[in-house]
Amino acid sequence: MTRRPNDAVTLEDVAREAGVSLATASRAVNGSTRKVRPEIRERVERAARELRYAPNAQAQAMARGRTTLVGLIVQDIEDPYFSSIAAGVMRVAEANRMIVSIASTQRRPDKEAEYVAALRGMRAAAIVIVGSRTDERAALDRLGAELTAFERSGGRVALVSQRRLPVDTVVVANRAGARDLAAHLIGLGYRSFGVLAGPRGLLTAADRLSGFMEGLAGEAVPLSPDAVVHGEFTRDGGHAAMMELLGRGRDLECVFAVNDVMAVGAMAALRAAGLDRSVGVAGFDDIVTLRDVTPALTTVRLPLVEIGEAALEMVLSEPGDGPRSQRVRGEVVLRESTPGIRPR
Amino acid sequence: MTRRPNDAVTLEDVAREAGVSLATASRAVNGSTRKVRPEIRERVERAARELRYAPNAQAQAMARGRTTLVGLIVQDIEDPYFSSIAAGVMRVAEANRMIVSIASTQRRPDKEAEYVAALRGMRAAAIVIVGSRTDERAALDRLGAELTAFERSGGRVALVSQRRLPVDTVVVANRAGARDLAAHLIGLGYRSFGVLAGPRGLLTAADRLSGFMEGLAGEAVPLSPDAVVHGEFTRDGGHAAMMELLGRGRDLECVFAVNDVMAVGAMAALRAAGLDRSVGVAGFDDIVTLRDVTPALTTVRLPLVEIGEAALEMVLSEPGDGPRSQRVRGEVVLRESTPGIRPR
DNA sequence: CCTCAGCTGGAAAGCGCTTTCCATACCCTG
DNA sequence: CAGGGTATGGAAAGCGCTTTCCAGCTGAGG
Repeated sequence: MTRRPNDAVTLEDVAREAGVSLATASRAVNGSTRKVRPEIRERVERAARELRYAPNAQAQAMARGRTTLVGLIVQDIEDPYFSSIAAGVMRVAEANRMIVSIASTQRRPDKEAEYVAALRGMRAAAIVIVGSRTDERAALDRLGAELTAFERSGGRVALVSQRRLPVDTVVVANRAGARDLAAHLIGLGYRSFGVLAGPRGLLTAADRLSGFMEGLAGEAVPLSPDAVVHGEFTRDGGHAAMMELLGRGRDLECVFAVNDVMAVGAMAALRAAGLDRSVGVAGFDDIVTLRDVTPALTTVRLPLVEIGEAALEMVLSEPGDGPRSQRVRGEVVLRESTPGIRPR
Repeated sequence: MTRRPNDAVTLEDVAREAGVSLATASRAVNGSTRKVRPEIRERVERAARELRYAPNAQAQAMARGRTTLVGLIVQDIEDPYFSSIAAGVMRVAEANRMIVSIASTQRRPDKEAEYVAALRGMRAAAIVIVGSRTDERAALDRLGAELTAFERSGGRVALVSQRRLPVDTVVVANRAGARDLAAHLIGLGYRSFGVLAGPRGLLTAADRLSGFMEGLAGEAVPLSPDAVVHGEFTRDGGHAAMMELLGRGRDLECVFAVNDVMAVGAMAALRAAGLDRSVGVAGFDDIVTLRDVTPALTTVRLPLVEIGEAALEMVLSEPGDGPRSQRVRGEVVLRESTPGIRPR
């Protein structure tokens, strides 16, 4: 066999080797409605095996007019929140024999539209975008336009976030979760709270903040604007925000960080200040790898893997008449980081 | 415009709209060595923009005979070890305007070959496999054969692991890291050790174990076979192994878990047994999200993101004469989980 | 004024498949 | 034994691009 290196085995090679036509080889090897005689099919399959034939997916995609590609857009794959959701998406993709292509926006909202355009070019069958969309108008509009173009060309889209664009969405009940959490914390006897909010403009963070405030208001517990500090959505952001809050010299019983990662940063800051046993800390998400921090973190558990699964399942199912949405609630998990305050 | 829904804008549409030929449109829009008059190029570009044209990547790939696809195979994207490496790979991919397609083997070694075959079909430009390859002979052989076929068809491959197959490899110095760690722990005064080893047959785990044993042997510190317990490479695996070890009633001063995640499980078990302050614990990897556990974990820091970057960079660079390898060392980080023992 | 080189636009081949559409062979019925 | 299905293999069109190759036009040089 005198194939140059650097060129792959093609179906034509297989056909020749098996002594049949290209059409027959295709039918035997890659399936079809048409039948091919068992004896011949066997011959073709053997040839394919011997040559280590792997069908050219690009060519198949072109000929069939569809791909098995799922695009997944996350903000940061290193963040356990996103990697858990990604795991869910990948699991469903695998079950459907689809391959997933993934992109990280590094929290730059303008990247989303760019990646959608790229995926549109790849003729992806579906796109899942998981992100706390910002409220940046221009980026959102551009994303919407790209998504429309993608859908017009036959693709399907699901978002994991707020209901911000007219496409299928898995809505995470951030607001309700935070509201529940507030109620539980009040039930533990806490009355004076601080909040480590995320970056301004990040909707997930904003929703959790406002949900928490609603929860407090519902029980007539006040929250001074001075007790709310914004910071990055990261461990260090939580640490910095906590320091800032401590610096304001407020009397704190409990701190709510809008995600677990920030909460961990806050706990570190409190520990350094020797306050880790006197100030309660609560987070949000229930990140798996963080379940063993001490004291164990009170939080709102989000079924992240399931969220990823739901998103891809929704997008692979029969389309509805209009955009659908599926709501996922979190569940408050009380742990040692909020031991509570004995009623006085 | 009477395009059916469900079919995308094609270059031909753009050409017609701009009143030029297909060839010219291609040259204007997707670049070429050939020049096209500025006035015409402008007209084509405008048409493309107005129609929201996105070139069909499959078609381009076919015509050009190459893709911009990088395949990444990991064991479990939810595991922070892998997601950090993935982040590194994705960063380099983005810088090179390549898109990455990712697959999780869920720690089933036979999946690796299967995914390589799929990526070969997609005519991926490069594949990065990061995994602690098992010593399962059959799976390894099959993987080797697939990789050879992939390289023969012009693809490039890099492994992150041990030097087990004749391809470019980023070798993580697990053995040396564990050896150093042992030396440091001995320096802290510890003399009686337990080891929570990973699953049998998992090479990464085996290397760390044997490196640690070498380190002890080098200082003439004995380690009874009875003090080594194998367990899953997970938090729960570490927990279970620790329980088992405690059950053996040995006199322990310090425990080495072969990765951080197991170490965290072990710490939980020790805490439950009331031994968390009397037995030292060390891990391996220095997982970012675990840097805030208390007591802070002594470990061997691995530059995970950089490892991912190095792997893709190696594979995108000019190929060497033969398989190359690049060695990455870890650095011992002593923290509070191993306070040490005062010399008696 | 003719020739030839140098530009640049267009026609068409080809990338590796799938899928009509034909053609042939076979089997059944009357 | 003729006529009409019914299988099943093969030829060829077509998917959306890139890239030769060809053709027409322009301007320079003799």
